[in-house]
Amino acid sequence: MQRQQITGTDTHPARTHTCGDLRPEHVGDAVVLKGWVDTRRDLGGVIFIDLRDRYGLTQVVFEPSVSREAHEAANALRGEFVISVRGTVRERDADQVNPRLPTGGVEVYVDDLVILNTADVLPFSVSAHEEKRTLANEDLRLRHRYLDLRRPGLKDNLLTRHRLYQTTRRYFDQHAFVEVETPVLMKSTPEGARDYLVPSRVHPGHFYALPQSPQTYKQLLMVAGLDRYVQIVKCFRDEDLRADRQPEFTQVDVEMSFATEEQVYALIEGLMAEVWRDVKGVALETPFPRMSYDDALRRYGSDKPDLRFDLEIQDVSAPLDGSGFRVFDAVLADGGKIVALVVPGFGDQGRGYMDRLDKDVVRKKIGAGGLIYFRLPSDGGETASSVKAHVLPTDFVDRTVDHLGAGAGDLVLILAGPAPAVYEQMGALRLHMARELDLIPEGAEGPWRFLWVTEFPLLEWDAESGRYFAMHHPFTSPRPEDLERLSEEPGAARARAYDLVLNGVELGGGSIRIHTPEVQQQMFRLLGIDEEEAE
RNA sequence: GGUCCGGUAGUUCAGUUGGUUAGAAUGCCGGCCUGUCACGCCGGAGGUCGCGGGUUCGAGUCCCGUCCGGACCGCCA
Repeated sequence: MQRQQITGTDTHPARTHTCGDLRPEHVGDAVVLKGWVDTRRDLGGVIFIDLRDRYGLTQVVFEPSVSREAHEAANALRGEFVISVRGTVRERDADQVNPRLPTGGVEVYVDDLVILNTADVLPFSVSAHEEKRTLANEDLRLRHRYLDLRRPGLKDNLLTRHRLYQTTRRYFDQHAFVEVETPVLMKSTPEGARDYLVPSRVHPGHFYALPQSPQTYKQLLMVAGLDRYVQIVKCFRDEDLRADRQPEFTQVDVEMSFATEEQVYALIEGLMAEVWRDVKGVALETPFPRMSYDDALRRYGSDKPDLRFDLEIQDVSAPLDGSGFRVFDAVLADGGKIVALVVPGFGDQGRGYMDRLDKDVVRKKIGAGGLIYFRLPSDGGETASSVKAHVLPTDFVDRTVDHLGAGAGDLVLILAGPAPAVYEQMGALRLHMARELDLIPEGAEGPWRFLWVTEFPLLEWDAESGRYFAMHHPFTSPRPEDLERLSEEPGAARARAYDLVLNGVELGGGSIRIHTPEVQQQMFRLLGIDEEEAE
């Protein structure tokens, strides 16, 4: 709806304060505030406006006894009008103080109002009093991005990012890092995600690629002897989106010469500690715990375990070996694994729940072959197996329950299959059950469970194309003790690569680079990259 | 590329086995109100039920197609 144009030129002087500034010490001051009408409370004889800008909210009061003209003009005010007010700061009576506002001890009595801009009726609420309002869907909010960014939630995200940039730059500067801007239009690289392409006008039919990361440039800087490089840089990957994954993203890109893992861990732990201190006012405990990739996979079914809750995966291949149950025997004969998860408090779940868990979660979502389970009733009754006793003898069930240390009221979930896939499937089921049990503590106050995941595999076998791919990237160094294995059993070699994980989310990762041509050539040969291409 | 869920007032949603005039909250408009702070009270306006076709005496509801959005899987060195 188009509203009547009642705007005027700003006849007021520059603002004297922002909407977050005023305190009881300003009582009696003549002030000028400018901002957006957040909320209007028209009581007839008096009108209250919550005036908003980036810095906060201030209540301004229009009362006829102060200014009849201003009070009459304020009748026209509606949400998101942009106004300038001139008035006097007054202290609120004790019973009128608003403890939820930093400015809640005072208010501004307006003696003159200028409407700088009117606003149409809003498509959704942008009020700073947003806690209990339901959010419009994202599509609508994106069409009105300038409005959405007025909400404290989104505005604060931008302020947080700003703080992050400043802390990061200062920290790396103090540690002798040089910030370098690397090119955005570059040559396409063979491995990795799909590139975004930019057609060249000067060379018709040729394309630039947008960087997936400044990988080659920063290594070039190391070869050139810059020693320490940092860049807060946009990267581009032309792959499908997820809730937490966008095709265009920013990373803090770092490279150091002559580095060891320990130096990298200490450097990044120091950065995290400063960021958490500056942004959240939280003191992080360092150093962060570490876990090998193999341990993470076996115990949590993931290379980015969420350590905010336990529910560890256990291997029950041994107690179930030789059970005569065809599924288990076949998996073990093929070198696969049988893994279990003990879910406390779910031993009394009914058949309907278990069938849905099997069909909708285990088979459909996780993609595992099927779920086998033992229910241990909380009244201490007999263990109920989803597999009949003549197929899986009861003594194997009991032995497995003993092995797991499960007790009355527990539910035992079992998956069998080739490793490592079965671990990853159980890892997905672990996360599902944790949400079901509401085991994951979440909030602005933490907990912050940081973790270094170390000793990643160097190579990944791709059955489809029948070749190895670099799990990290082709310049990642193998561990010295794995150098010899590289020719005999490449898949078993471990890399000098590490990821930093927080609450089940991969924050970042890196590796020690190969620095000798012999090893690099060996890597390229394994990956099927010839020397021409590698140039 | 696949699977699932959704699309109804400006917004967020409800809408029974197909059945009278499609509802609520909030927002919007008008009236009343001098201490509210998500003000309150009274009244009012506001709908191509995403779009197209079909079944039926009758479709927001059932069927087919299509468009759009979301989540997840694939993918993401």
